[in-house]
Amino acid sequence: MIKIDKENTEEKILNAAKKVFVTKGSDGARMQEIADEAGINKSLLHYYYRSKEKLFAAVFKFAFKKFAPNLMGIFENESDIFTKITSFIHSYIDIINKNPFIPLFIINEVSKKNAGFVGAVIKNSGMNIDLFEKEIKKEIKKGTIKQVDHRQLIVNILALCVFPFIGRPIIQKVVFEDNENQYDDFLKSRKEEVSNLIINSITLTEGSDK
Amino acid sequence: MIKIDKENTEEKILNAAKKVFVTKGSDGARMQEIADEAGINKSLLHYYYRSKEKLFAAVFKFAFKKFAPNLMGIFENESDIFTKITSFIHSYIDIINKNPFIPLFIINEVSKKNAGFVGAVIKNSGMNIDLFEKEIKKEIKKGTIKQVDHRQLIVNILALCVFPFIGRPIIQKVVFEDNENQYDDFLKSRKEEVSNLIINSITLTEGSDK
DNA sequence: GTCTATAAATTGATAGAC
DNA sequence: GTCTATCAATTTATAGAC
Repeated sequence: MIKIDKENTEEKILNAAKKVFVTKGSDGARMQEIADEAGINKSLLHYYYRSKEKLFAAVFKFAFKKFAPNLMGIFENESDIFTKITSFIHSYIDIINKNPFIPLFIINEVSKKNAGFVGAVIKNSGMNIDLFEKEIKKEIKKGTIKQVDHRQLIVNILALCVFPFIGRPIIQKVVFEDNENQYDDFLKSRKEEVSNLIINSITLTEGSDK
Repeated sequence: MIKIDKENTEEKILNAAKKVFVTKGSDGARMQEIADEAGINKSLLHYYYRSKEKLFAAVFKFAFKKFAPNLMGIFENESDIFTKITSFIHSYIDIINKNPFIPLFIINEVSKKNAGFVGAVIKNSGMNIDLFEKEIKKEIKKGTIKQVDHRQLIVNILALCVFPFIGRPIIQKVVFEDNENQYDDFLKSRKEEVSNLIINSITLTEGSDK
């Protein structure tokens, strides 16, 4: 009995649901569309996942975990703080590049938070900034970097990485005359742009210890 | 016949629709909820605005105009480039502060763009970056600022201004232990934080003309 | 496990009285 | 102009055959 890569029905449903929920949102998604996308009968959605809400919960958990994990782990290795932050930015943009619609999806669903499980998912995701905070404060004390607020810093990093993706449709129209290829090139250059900007913002100024 | 500030039915409907559409989105909004919010009968929504889509179009136009206009006008006055950019950032954050849910609303609705009028609204909004581009290139030539890409610059500014608002629910949870007051304080300090970061990024480095 | 048929609830829209 | 009553379409969910 060899295990083929052919996905079973439950997996087919979950994958189809990811696609539809993430692009259409919990309100805009239709069970029929998910069934069509999975190539199966609509009743099977309810057979495997009792309700639309339950199916959505499974998708949300998956999506959130994709953006929570391991990233802060970068701050556990032995390299210097500048390398760590640069690595973080590069990795994070890579992840978003591979899943460009997930950030907006998460923001929207957390915003409406009409389901109780959302808060729980965030807590259980292991996403926290303790390690980041500790690291920044340590380097400030050592005099390696400027005296920055670690919360401002992490929000700056996230903003610069995420916004070009979630704001793409409108930025592309207004700033790039709706040229897709040009915008793809722009996105490619963001890793360097964001790294330089952030590193520059924490680097000590000549003749200043503040 | 004195005109009282009491709004007529049409205005009541539009104001209620703004509130509901902006917070719930075009998919999540319900005509009944808009009617309740306006304190009138549901039929009247159709009497004044033929359909849900037409009513939504009115709301979207209003919302988009609120974020498009006059801001680029700052670049027409006579102050130096650093003052202009700082003014832009301060004004923009002020506007978002007064309408914190509109940016996410616009991003979402432009993203789904299932209505043709969205593209038209953007075009007719007068929002364009020509003036900004011209100004930045002029200052680079003059040697007042670094040789930056004006498109990277405007995206950086928008990202740093907008993201803390649209990402608030999740950032507040993860970074601020869900403390609302602390997050309000954080937002207040963003004007200075963003201004410093951006100005720092375009300021010429000592002993470098690049 | 998977399908067809259908129930049950929601919701945008209209008709018609006042 | 504003209301009540109702339609028509959509959509989630279930029952039951195979």
